[in-house]
Formats: sequence, C-alpha cells, structure tokens
Amino acid sequence: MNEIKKEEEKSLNFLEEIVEEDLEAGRTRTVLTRFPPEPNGYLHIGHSKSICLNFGLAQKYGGKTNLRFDDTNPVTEDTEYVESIKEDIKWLGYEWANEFYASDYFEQLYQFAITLIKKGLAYVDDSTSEQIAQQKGTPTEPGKESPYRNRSVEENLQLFNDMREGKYKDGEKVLRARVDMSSPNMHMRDPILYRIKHAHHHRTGDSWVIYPMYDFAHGQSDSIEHITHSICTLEFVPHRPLYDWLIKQLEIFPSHQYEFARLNLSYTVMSKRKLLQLVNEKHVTAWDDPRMPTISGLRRRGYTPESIRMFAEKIGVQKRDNLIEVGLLEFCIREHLNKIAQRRMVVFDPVKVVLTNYPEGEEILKSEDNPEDPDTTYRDIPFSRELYIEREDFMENPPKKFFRLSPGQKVRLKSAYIIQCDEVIKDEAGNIQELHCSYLPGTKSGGEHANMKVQATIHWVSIPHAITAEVRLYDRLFRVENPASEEGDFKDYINPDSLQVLPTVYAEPALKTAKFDERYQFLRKGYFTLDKDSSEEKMIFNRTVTLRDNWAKEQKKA
RNA sequence: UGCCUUAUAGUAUAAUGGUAGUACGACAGAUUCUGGAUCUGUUUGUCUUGGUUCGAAUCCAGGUAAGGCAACCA
Repeated sequence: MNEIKKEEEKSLNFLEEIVEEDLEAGRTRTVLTRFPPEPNGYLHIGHSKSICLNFGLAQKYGGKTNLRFDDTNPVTEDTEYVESIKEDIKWLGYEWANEFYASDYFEQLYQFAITLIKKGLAYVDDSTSEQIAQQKGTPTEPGKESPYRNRSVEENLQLFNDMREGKYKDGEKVLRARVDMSSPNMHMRDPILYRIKHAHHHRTGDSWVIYPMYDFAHGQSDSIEHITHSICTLEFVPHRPLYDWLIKQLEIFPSHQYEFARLNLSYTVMSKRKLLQLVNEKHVTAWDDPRMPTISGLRRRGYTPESIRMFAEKIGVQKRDNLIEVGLLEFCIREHLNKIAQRRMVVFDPVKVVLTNYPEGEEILKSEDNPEDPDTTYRDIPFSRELYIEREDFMENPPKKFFRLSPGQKVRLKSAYIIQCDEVIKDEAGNIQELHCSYLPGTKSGGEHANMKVQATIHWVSIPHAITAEVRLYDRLFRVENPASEEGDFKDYINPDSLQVLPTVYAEPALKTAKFDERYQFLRKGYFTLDKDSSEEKMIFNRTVTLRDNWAKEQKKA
C-alpha cells in the first residue's frame, strides 16, 4: 500500500512520459514492448536494467512484453544461451507474453527485401567487403556509389533469388539498401541488408544461406509484432533514421525506437566480450562465478531478484552516460537481506574461551532467527564451558574506542551470558592460546540481571557442538573504478584478492540444515548463502555482501 | 575536424518559465543483546559566456567537455 502510494507520487522517467503522451494523444491504445537479447552470451546486470525497463513499463500501463531472440547471426548463437537467458528473466520475476525469434520471420523478411527491390530501393552488390568499406567514405567525407547500384529491378530480383538458392559463396554478394551515399549519417550510406553465410542456424538449421543484418531484422520484427515502444541503448541512436526509413518504405506497422543510457557499474566490466574473456582466460571460474556481474553470478552470490529490481528502480533511466557506484547495489541487497535473512553465529578465526566457573555439561539457549521480523521464530543454541569467539573480538591492549573483550573487561555473548576476561594464556612465543573468563550467572538473556550494561555483544559458538564449513569471501573483481576506461588491457586491473577462501570456520549446529534457497546473516560478519559446490560432507557458503561496518571505518581513520 | 547524443551535490536522479528536491555516500549525534538495523541532524550542486523574460536548471545563440557513429556484429 505504502509502496503504491509512493509510486504514484514519484515523477515519471522520460520513457513513461513518452508512453503517457502517446496514450493521451491516442497514438496508441496499448503498450507492447520487447526484450531482444542475442543468444550469444549470458545476461548481466546491465541487461537487467533493460529487462526491468521493458517489462516494468508495459506492466505499469497494462501492456505486455515479448521476449524476442535476435538470432540473425548463426555463427555466434547457441541454444545454450537461449536457455540461460530464459532462466534469468524468469528468476528476475518477469513473464513474457510471447517467446519469439527473429528467425521466425526469415521468410517474411525475405519478402520485405523483395518489396524494397521492386521499389528500386535495394540492390545486389558484388563488391567485396573492402570495396564496400571504401565506398562508405569516412564520417567527414561523403561516400561513393557502388558500380552495381543501378542494376535493374529484374536483375536484382534474379540475383537475390540466386543468393537464397545458394549459388554464391560467403561474401560474394550482399543485398544493400539504396539510400544516400552522401548522408552525414554513416548508417544511411547504402547499408547492407543481407549477407551470405553458409552456416548452421540453431533453429532454422540449413534452410537458409542468407541472413538479414540487424538493421533489416530488428525494426521489421518490432513492426511484425506491433511493438509500440522499442527501447534500446544509446549506441543505436544513429540507426534510428534507418529504422524509420525502412518502416516507411515498407509501409508496415510504425514501431518507434527510443534510446536510454546503458548501465555502467563501478569496479566491474559490462561487455559480453570482456566477460567472455574473463571466463575463457580463467580469471574467474565460469559465467556464474559469484564475482561476475552476470545475473547467474549474482544469483549464485546470493543476490535476490527483489534487490536487483530495487536497484533498477533506484538508478532510474536517462540518456546521459553514467557510472553507478557498486555501493548502491550493495545497499539494495543489504536492505532486502536484512529483512529476510536467518541469523546464525559463525566464528571465522577462533580463539578459545574457557569459562572457569561454568559447570561441565551443556545448556540450551534460544535466539531469534530474525530480530527484524515481529513474528520471528527462535532456534536452540547449545552453550557450554568451552567456546570459540572471534580472535579480533579480543585485544590485550585495547585502544580507547574498542568495546569488545579485553583483560578485566566484560562483554555480552549474544543470547547467552555476560562474561569477564580474567586471564590470558599464551604459548612460549607469546601467542594467545586461550582466554580464561568467568560468566555472570544472573545475566543470561532474559534473566534477572540481563539488563546489566556492557559496551558490546559478540557472537560465539560452543566448541563441542560446533560444526565446520568453508566460507568464500568475495571482493570487487577490479582494483579501479572503471577498468574499461583505463589505459592498456583491462585485465591488468583485476583485483588479485577478489576471492578469499576460509576452508574451516566454526558454526552453531543450527546451520547444519542450511538450504540453498535460504539466506543467512552470520552475525556481525555479513550475508551468506549456500554455494552449489557444497556436498554432503562439506558445506560451502558464499558471502553475498558484508554488513556495514562503522568500526572498520573508524579504524581506517586512525 | 562531419553528423548525432548528453551536461543539476562525490554518484545517480527530480524540478516541464515561479522556494533547486530525493536516494545512495560522507560527517555528527541518539538508540541498540549484531560497532548491524532504526531514528535525528549536517554537508556538498544547475559546465561556461551572452541573450529573451518581472523571473531561467528549464527558452534562444555562441563556446567548452564527455560519449557515440565509418563490422558482410547486435
């Protein structure tokens, strides 16, 4: 309810404005968008901006969104990618109205080409790719017309048919639009519409040897589907005149293209090519490595769809280039995980505590699974004479603002007792072996002296009851904010410490039943989720994100 | 030295000729059985020069800067 109200008060982004104007002016009665991935790689967080935009816009105005695979280049595309893309979109929480493929329209597109030829607006060109590049000129000089530009309609029809029949080899001929070789817009200088590729297509098999180019597939597919608002990224702005020209000459449904600035995220890269390189050259383990900005990587890392949708909402949409701080993404996931994560206690770097005045045996204590949840459940935690606490939670000679355990000082053990440190036991080298402490019996959580004030509460595990697990701590993949804009190879800026593995950490027994779809907060440590590498013998947890840490900040200042 | 797009706090994003606001961050404090969460407060901005106007972030003109465009990729 609250959220809906907020939404109503919120100002519109420029795409929503366009849609509302179109609706008001009666230019359209419905909103139909599409998400048009090429199945040649995995989706990343940048795509999720586009997905949320396309699906979100349609949803908001009671419209629908098609999923359309832009599969016009058989040599790079594969069904493996089709499947991963569908999975990622569903996971993000969106449902497409129709699953289409540009390749569904190959015959229709071929007929469109014939229409153009008949109108004298397309011709078969025998020039080589180098010659065509020459003819195009440069941005500052006009192009030259191809010697094949003025072939007759009949000849073009025949040659184009022969292209389809497979009478020519790859690269021998192309079909070009006949527009304007002196246009200041390079894309209008007789762009290529069809090329010959004797290649196996993931859906049409070997039935075609000519394939349409992006410019002769995308807009036409939009039009065939009656897409009202075709939303793409900024690099397609110069294609728009061609998009409009083709639709006009073909006299087909007038879809319109609108462009927004793609997402850039700090400390990572966002191009399929670069991500593919990271995978191929083994800088990461796979497309779904939890350090990757892919949707599958984020999912494995423990991000939730809700958090990614919140992120997309918060970054907004505009036409100016941007570099979003990864901190905003982290804010979004913390925001969600804080509400849903089950709290557990896990000690990463243990130091042994012996409670000298605590009897042998055990005691079962209760602790809330999530203090943020008013209806929280409680779990049992065994307590005993010998415990582990975090080594960094004890300091022999603490600085002023250190609130945790130190000789003679008291600290609260979460959901248990207040303890006091009496003696520090060291080995010959002076390393701390264990801490001898006494507990204050009346200070048990909920007990009569539970309100006694101490500076800090720390987490702990009972040694005889502890279970072990592996923990994988992730940091940003790159050392610099914008690796793509740095001098030289972006891979030179990879952060060598992006993964830290702790093979053995000690956890309270309740974690034994950890589930893959459950999110956990390891108290004072961060948010974690079970990794798919886990086995019956060994649980492995990925750190999704740390908790905010003001103490660390304080230390940095000092 | 062509064409296109863009320019508002550190980062994003509003204000659609009429009080420059919001979020994240940063800083300070309150509170807390997580140095988490929560709450309160503070800080910082209209690229530049002119013009139109009672009034300009907004309209106009010139500059500047950033990004894009010359794949048989999408």
